[in-house]
Amino acid sequence: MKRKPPVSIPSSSSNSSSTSFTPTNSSSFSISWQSPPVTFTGNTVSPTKSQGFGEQRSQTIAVLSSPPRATTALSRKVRGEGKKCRKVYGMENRDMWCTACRWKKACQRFTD
DNA sequence: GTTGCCGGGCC
DNA sequence: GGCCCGGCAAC
Repeated sequence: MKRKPPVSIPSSSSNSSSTSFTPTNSSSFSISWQSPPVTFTGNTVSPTKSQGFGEQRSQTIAVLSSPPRATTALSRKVRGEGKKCRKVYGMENRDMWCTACRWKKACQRFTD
């Protein structure tokens, strides 16, 4: 964890004017924190998901000559829309990705 | 080349 | 259980 070997933390090293984190980029460095949609939507104890798991699944299992496969694109996430940690943060900030993205798994923060 | 993910590997 | 890459498919 904390994979950051080839990265020299600037930490205000050689800087003539201190007290001024001025990156090579001009303009005001505006940092925008994109709040993920995982915000607790009014759910403290989360009464959702009441028990009831037991039945269900009865048919639909039978033998289907052809499995449910969409005719076009599906099964495989068709990247068209969906900013994920990788796109949003970038490889340089892998430490900010969600665990799933870090491990190259299905993104958990931006579950599209 | 890049991105997103499954499958598989290592500890 | 956490941690990561190889390789695939979609761009």
